[in-house]
Amino acid sequence: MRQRPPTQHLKEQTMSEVRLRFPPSPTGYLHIGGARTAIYNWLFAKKHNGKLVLRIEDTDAERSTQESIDGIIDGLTWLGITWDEGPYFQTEFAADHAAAAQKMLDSGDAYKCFCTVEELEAKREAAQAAKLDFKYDKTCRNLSAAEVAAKEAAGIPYVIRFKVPEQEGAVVFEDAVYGRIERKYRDIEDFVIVRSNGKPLYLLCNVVDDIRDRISHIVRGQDGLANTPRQILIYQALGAKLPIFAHMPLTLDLQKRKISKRSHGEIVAVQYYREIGFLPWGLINFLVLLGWSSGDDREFFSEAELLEAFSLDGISRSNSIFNYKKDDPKFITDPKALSINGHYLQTIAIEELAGLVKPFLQKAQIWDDAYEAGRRDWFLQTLGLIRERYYTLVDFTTLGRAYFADDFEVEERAIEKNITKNPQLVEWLPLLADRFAALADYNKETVEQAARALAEELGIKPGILINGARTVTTGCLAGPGMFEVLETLGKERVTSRLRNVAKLFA
RNA sequence: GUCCCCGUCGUCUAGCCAGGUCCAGGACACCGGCCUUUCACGCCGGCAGCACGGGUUCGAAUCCCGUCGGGGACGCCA
Repeated sequence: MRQRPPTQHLKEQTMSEVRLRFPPSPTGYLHIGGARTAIYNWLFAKKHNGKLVLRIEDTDAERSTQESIDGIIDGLTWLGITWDEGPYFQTEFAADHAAAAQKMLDSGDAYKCFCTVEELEAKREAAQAAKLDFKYDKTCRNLSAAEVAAKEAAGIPYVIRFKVPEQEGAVVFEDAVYGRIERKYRDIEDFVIVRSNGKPLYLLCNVVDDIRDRISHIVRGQDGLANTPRQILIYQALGAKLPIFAHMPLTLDLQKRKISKRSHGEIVAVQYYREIGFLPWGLINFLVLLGWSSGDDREFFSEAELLEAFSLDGISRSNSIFNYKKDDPKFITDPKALSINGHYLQTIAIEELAGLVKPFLQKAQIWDDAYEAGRRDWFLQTLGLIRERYYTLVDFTTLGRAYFADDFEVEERAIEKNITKNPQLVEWLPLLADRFAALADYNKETVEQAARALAEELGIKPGILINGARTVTTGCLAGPGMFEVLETLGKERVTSRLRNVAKLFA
């Protein structure tokens, strides 16, 4: 990335009303790219005491679904991204779009084009064959009023095209991220704004809606950058004030392809992160860092800190890569995302964590209502103990299953390393169980004493007993301090699991 | 093909506009050590990058030109 663009225009703009929008098209679930766009818009609006408008761009009737609309709203809600107006639906403003097209027709900024799709196709192919760039050849641009009337009378269908100025010069604008962008008039073709069936195109609808919604800042993906000059032409033809444009870099996969629901599936769906046990803020914190930096080395932000630090100037110009490997089970998603989520999982208030873990335990059918009643203290303490190495809420039901149920799996590697290597554990562990059973007061101190004493009697390293016990009582190779674990698990579970060690030799 | 944008460790990035304090800093991942007569956590350390080539300059990651690489846009999709 090169130098930061000038930011003076932003300062001027903040004096008037700040209004942002997030305009998803409901053709699939909310994916992380869309979520990131929403987050940036939300942050900017909030930071500047502005408003965020949610606008569903549902003009593509074939691909838009109610399910998708619900999914998007659901995803935003889960993330905690709030909007101040809407959802508006683009289809409800068809009259505005039509009126805008008519206005441009009247003012001479647009014209009716009677060329058929077939004719255009043929010309496009011819151009391609000759290795030439194809732009609409303006056949209908200079039709006389009489000619137009005749064609219309004959019932020939037409599209409406924008009349791009035939002059030297260019559309110039200052992008808040990419700096000065220029597009020469002669490089812009007379683009279609209304289809032959009377339906206006996205390019038009989008601008008309943004004008009506008084959007002051458009923060969107870099794929919109090339559309911007054409949209600016429409703003000008409609006599509207231009918003500030800020284009953000795209998120690519490891093969540098644009991430999409179609080619990447659930791993890019916001919904997926909820299911695998992300905290909403963990995902937001990860996503916001994908293409933006506060300028210092901070990586974790509270909402207040993020609002304080966020600025369009910190948005990078180069695309970033969402780092995950499809066939590696260790990469259920980008490791950095996991690490950030783990940070929050390990540091939020334990009571809050309890509420987040509950649905996961319920889903795994290892929830007990006593965790909110008589066993609440035990529950909170246990969560606090085991969360140290967990990255997602699901970990509590998998890695942590042994704390809540007896039907847990034992890791193969743990068996190899801590059990079968010492065959005598078949006798030693039940012996240890006897010692624990005999304890009048069963707690981490007495348990430790008993274990160390037994190890000494047997003439073995305490570690052998400790790691063996870890494996049979928790099923895991690693975890918190063993004596605390034994205490939290309780005498009953511990002794019975220790006595059951023989089954691991089967 | 045409137009536009981008290029610092494997990944996210700081540094670039206002050249020297950068034989390039942080984080994740990975590796090693310490701690633990228990794995881990934690702590400490390591690996690894300015795409390439010219130019300007006493001095370039930073400025200029070119090359290469990557991405985006070029629809009666949104």
